Amino acid sequence: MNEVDDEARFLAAYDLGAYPRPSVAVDIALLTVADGALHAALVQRAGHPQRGRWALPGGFVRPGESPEDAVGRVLRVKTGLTDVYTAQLATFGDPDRDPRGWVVAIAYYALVPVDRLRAGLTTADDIVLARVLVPDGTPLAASAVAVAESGEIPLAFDHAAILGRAALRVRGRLWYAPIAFELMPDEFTLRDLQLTYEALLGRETDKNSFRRRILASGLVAPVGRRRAGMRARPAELYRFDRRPADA
Amino acid sequence: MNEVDDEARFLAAYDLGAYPRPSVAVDIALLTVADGALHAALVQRAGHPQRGRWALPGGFVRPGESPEDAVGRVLRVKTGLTDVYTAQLATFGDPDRDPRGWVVAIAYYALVPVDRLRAGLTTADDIVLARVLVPDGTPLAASAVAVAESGEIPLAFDHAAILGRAALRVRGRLWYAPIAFELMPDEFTLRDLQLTYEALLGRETDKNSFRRRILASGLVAPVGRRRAGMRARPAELYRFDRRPADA
DNA sequence: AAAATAGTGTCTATGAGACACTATAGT
DNA sequence: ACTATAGTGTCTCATAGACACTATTTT
Repeated sequence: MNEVDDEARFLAAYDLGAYPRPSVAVDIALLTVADGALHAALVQRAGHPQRGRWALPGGFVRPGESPEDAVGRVLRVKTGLTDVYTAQLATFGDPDRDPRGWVVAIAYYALVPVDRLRAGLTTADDIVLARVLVPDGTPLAASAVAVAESGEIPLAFDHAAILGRAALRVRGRLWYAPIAFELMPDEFTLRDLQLTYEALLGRETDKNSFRRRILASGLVAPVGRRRAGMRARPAELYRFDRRPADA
Repeated sequence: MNEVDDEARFLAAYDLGAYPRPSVAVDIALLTVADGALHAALVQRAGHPQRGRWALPGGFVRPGESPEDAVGRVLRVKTGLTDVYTAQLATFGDPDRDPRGWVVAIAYYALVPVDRLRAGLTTADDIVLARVLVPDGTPLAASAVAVAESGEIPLAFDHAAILGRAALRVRGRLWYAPIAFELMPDEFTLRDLQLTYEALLGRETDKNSFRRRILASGLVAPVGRRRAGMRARPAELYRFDRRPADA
């Protein structure tokens, strides 16, 4: 009997189910920049547990589905969005993190321009855009605070920690990966882009320095038009140039 | 009836088990630097599936256990090591990644000085230290290649991809987090440290530049002794200074 | 003395912050 | 003409690579 048949027979008889298994969910820090500040989409929990509290959009991963698939499904169902930039953040598996029982959450962050996000949110009213305050002087494992007009919003489960980690991750990757462009409309001015960077970084940056870096990166290409109608000199419009900067 | 009682009653009756759940495992890229090169600990699979192939040490997460707990347990059982630096890498949840069925793997990387690792491996002989080749010019999702004296070692499941990601993660964090010290003995020379950096980076660095950076970082403190017995001028010994560089 | 390794001096290139300056639109 | 915003010139400072040099030990 050869090894391949042997393995095939083994697999047919194999039963993973002998051991207890956790539920696996995805939770998504769906981020955008609005009014010059970082915001996250939050859904109000309709049922128990933690009814009435606000949570990151999420859901259980279904059989035959990859976690990335689940993220796409959750975003589509809860916000109507497709083709959103998403990246894995971290996995939270503390056995006590969810009062319903053993739930391992794979956390993702997603970035989408405000306008697209707002368009999706008009349909559902159990979902809001809340401003995210990242406590500064943040080392690691810093919890974010979500704020709406009504004041601070209490988050469910460990979602404040996830949100904080997501904000810090985005901040840390900002200069190394072209993720800020995921938050921009198709055409934007360098000033717009700088405001997005500043919102994500939580601090101001020098104008000239910023322009040099962006233009030198080659990630941006002028469209050849300018944005008029403002009350001063019109700014050149740019678009994100996805080309991998070929040699 | 108040909200708290309501929620308590709900939780008592709640059954997560209505939905199918995956098994959740941890896989550990246990890394060290030996002979001036990155190495990983690999265990030979005793049973099916993929019997005879080499895999990262790993195991299923048990009920009541956090993934970090599971990592600690696996390291203790398979290598005898405790107090090892570990950090989460990423979670791999593709439904087809394991032929046994639906297994979500939370991948970690762990760093340990060679001497400690070798001491642990002497007890078990189904575990080896294999050199890790990270294909250069690596963008992302680069698979590593494990090499032993006998030549290239075929890895089980998606472990080559995990190992590649781990190597790149360590490389990327090297200058931003004091992780290289996790690979050093208690006392070391700056030359030793530089060789470790070079092994992880996969390239040489300038001696003077390296010394300036390390000494300026304040992460290192001279012990006040030197290492003699070499065939030239003895080098000053340093130790890792974990103090958070107080103001 | 020669070899080998530890450790330093110093030049240059690069890149980012600071900030004053010029340019061009609307009113 | 005035104001507001876009865009540039240029100085300084910090950091890292290059590389030659000095220092100290073993043989």
